[in-house]
Amino acid sequence: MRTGIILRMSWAEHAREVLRQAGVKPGAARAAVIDVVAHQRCCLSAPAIHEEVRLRRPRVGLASVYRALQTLTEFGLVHRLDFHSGGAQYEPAQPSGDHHHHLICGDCGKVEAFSDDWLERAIHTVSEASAFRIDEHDVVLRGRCEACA
Amino acid sequence: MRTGIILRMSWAEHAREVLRQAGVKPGAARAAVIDVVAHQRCCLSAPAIHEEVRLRRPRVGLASVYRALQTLTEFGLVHRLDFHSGGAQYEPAQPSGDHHHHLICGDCGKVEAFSDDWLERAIHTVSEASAFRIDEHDVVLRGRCEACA
DNA sequence: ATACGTGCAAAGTATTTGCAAACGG
DNA sequence: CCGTTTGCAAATACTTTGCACGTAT
Repeated sequence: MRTGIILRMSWAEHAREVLRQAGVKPGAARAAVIDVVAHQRCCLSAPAIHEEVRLRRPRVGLASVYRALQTLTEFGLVHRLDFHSGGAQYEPAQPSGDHHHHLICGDCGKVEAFSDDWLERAIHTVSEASAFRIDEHDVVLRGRCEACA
Repeated sequence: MRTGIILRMSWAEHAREVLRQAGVKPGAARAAVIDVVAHQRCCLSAPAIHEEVRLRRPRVGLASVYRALQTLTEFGLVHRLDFHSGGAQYEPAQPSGDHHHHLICGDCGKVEAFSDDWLERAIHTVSEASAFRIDEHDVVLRGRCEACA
């Protein structure tokens, strides 16, 4: 069964494999972006990724980071999130189906992840009932974190 | 009971009243923004609002539109949404508690509203369980609409 | 050899901010 | 009158694009 193989693969390996099979040529910039994203579970901005990438490969441009993220997003390998904090956030999409949503503190900007089966089930039900063919969803809860409240 | 009064008030009246009671001084620009927003139920971009406003008051600047929207958002009178379409969207927050979420077609950009009690209940449960004090939430379902699928 | 990926620089877009003038209480 | 709101213009961020060059197959 294939699940075993997938679970044994790191996200980075999985991503490279998906791109390879799609015939996307490997390149230094995207490889570096994959390495950086693979080490974060949640919420990286493009400029932040760029900074990280530059520690190891100073010649990689911000544009290449955006292009890599766009490609990865198209293949469903990263999720692009947009809270209202002046820029999008990216995070690896776990092939295992691991799935989470976000709590955001409107004061300090802190972001926390959560997941809930009932919520997923409700969303699934709504998706089935609608005329759209839904293949993605985001849930964002806003308020104040324990410290700020 | 107060609900009767609130239901009799239009959103625009409600908004002006809230601002007045908060001691926010009325001005031409914000008044025009309120008028425009009041006539849409869903999804207006700031530049779109600006265009509308200019039909009647050509001297109102885009900055004033943004400032008005920021004020209205702070008082919970409008909701600010951010799909990934290059700009935020604004819509009146109904004082009646009317509440909806959005389905978005990734191909044609069509946006449709929906609401679901189970979903709201699941979100409420999660909110209670978390350490955050949650006072707002967004749910976005992405996919393809009937026509595009 | 050929097409795709990358770096750099420049453009584009949404949004915010500084400041002087207009305005409401 | 005094403080808030507004208009205008400039600044800021993020993101995209054009083009020449490098690189993988």
